[in-house]
Amino acid sequence: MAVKPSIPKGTRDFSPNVVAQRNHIFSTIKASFELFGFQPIETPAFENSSTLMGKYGEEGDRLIFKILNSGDYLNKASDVDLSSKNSQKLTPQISEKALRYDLTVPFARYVVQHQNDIIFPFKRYQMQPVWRADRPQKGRFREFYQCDADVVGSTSLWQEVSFVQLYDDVFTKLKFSNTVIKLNNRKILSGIAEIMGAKDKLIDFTVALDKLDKIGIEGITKEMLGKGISHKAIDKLQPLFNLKGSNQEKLASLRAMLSASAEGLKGVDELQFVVDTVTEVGLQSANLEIDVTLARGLNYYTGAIIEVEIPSVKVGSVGGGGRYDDLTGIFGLKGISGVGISFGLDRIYLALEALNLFEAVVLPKPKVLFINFGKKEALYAVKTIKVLRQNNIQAEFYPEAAKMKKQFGYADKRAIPFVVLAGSTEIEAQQFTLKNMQSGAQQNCTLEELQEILKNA
RNA sequence: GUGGUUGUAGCUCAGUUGGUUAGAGCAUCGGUUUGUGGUACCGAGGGUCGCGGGUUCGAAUCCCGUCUUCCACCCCA
Repeated sequence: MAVKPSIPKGTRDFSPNVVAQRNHIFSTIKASFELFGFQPIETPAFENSSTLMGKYGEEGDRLIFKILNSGDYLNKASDVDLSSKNSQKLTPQISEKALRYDLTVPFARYVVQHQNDIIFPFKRYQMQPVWRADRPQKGRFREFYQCDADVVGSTSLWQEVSFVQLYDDVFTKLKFSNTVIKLNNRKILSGIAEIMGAKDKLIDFTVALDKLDKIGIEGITKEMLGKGISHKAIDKLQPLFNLKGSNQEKLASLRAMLSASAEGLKGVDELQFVVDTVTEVGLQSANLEIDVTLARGLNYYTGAIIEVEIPSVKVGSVGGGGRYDDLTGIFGLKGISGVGISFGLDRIYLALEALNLFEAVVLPKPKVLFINFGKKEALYAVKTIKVLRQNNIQAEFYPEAAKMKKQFGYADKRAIPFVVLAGSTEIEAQQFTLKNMQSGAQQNCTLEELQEILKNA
């Protein structure tokens, strides 16, 4: 036997039943996106490296899949960098393109490039694969799908409200019952850093804070100390660790804690508006929860930060997003505010699977199989199948005049509910023998009766 | 990038302190049944034991490397 074929690590093949299940998620998300007024766009699988590099931090750059230049790519490389094995300097010389790492940065690029054609506020959705050169683990792949919806050109907080509703709508339709939508605001985090007197350490501080659930107060303290944040500053965080109770109670505590920070208070105001409004309007099934430890990795968020979790399934967040005041600024278009959310399709899949919520998904398959009796009888069958298909009845003809056992076995394995036998006897009478594979019952019928039965089955 | 884990037939897995020709179930194909599936019985095909090297009279088994799987960390969806 030849060498066994394989696929790269972190990638997957999707077989028919899995594709049907994934399509169920896609179409649910898509329907909600369109219900909320978003329009689809698509962008290339790969972009110029310059578009992507430096947008996701140092860690992000490492995880971007680079595409080797075509042709004699070493020709242009510098001899010095080549012989000294300087990968960092060599990479831009031999690679000018890279695979899409997320959908947000390409979208920012799109907005800048098409700014004259876009009607603002622009609401777009996008469902495409992205690639990361990460080490795979639970719920984490090197090729995975993101489903993003963003609005650019509107600073209104009503957008944030609408995104919370959108999350609620999708997860409700997918039949999740206990989705938690977590909400925070970057301005609150900035305010806290300001109160701590560690404003320059905002990133380190938020990254550490994000791990509260995982490593606890002690772990966080240790990590912050390691990053050069003083004991005194960390002590000022105590009220944060004790933040408990309802959303309103949390907001009150935050307001008290941040009374000396104008930015922090603005964040509290924004959060208050979103929470109050969502509460007033009401959600279908999700729960809204303020979580000040919510930081998320991308540091371009400037306002609201959103993340969604399915508490009963440990796959990490199934979606996230937030407000970024100046995303297109990096591509030269200033003053365009954006806010958006993302659905992690692959993790939603894992969650649905773990909770057994896929029962309603059916694989497309034929309703009836026509037995092949040979060349003479085949035409009669194929002509009938044509009529059935014209009447939107999925029908299939067994391609070989194989033994009955084999043909029936095929229908059985594919769970095709009906089999039609049309041999010389039936042809002579211009009839068909229809067998119900589940009950085993058989009957003779005309073409009209056949259509009628199959249509109603 | 760091640490651990995994790999034997298409699939799920056995395989004793290292010892004849590496097994089972499921699946596939054929037969019992030339116009009737699921069940049953009989039979057949299918393996470079992930790959490369080493130790040994002898390696699926022990050692090293490498790839892969899964998991944790970093980070993230």
